[in-house]
Amino acid sequence: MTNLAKVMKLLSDATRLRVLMLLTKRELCVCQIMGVLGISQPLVSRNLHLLQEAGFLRERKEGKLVFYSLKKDMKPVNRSIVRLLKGHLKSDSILAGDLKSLGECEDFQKKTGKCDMKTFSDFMKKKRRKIAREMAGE
Amino acid sequence: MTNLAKVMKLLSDATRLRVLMLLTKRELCVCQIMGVLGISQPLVSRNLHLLQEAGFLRERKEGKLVFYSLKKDMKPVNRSIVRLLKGHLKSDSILAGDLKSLGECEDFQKKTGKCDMKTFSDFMKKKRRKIAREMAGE
DNA sequence: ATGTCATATAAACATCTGGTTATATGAAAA
DNA sequence: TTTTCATATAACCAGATGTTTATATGACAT
Repeated sequence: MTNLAKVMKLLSDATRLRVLMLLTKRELCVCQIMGVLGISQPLVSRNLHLLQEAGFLRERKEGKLVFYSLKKDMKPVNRSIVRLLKGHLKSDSILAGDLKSLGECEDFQKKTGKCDMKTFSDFMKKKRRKIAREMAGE
Repeated sequence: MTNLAKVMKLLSDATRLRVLMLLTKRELCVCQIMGVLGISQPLVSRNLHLLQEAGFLRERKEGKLVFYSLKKDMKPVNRSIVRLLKGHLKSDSILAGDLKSLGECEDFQKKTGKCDMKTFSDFMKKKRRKIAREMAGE
């Protein structure tokens, strides 16, 4: 398979794309991504691993938590694709919604200061529903 | 699935990508693509159909032949992705090789003036081998 | 009309891949 | 040390996807 096709394939999965686009905004740990996107932990972990392996992400461990962020020195191809995707992000309702959810996540963290999985995912579940309603209404 | 992921998915298949990149250079009919890439006719047809359906290509019939080319008024997303891929084309050995083969295809057509399938695919088979050897040697 | 050639479509098959469930690792807290 | 919490890895399964083979369409030539 061609190099380009491999990169495209990696970013052609909706979940992976959502994860990457979130990390476009700021550094996040696994549980934050789970909460914001409302998907299972193994799924998040695996996709993060794939994205990192392909040179899109870097990893930073802090106690139990593992934070992921965009790699600073990406390969040219990767860099330009990320830029492109980021550019068309607003026109994608799902991805745009995810970013709104990410905003709510920040609120939560200011209050609790930590990454309490149970409370956090319940909190986010409500938030996501609210955002979905809002966006359907518009 | 997100809009963006759908586009990425479409272009994440190696065959489809190769077809699209060829059409980046000039208008081609189905049998020319078959010859240059060395793949079966139904496979070419189906991928052309998918690319067209997604708004990347336009179709022009001329007798028995059907010519495909890049659509002039593509959606912004499509346009920018094609531009990006085209930009990173040289760094992909397979895609670069395809373009060389495309050059040989032009030679052939000048001589015959038509699209004789049997002779053409034999002709191209040899050419592709030659190009493969050249590129391996470099 | 019949046959040939270029293309399209359908059916069938094998492979790949995303998601879940279950389990392992490894760090902090008790 | 034992327990708890965050993350990683493995095994598994269901559904999607690419390719081939076979057949249909439709235009031109004979």
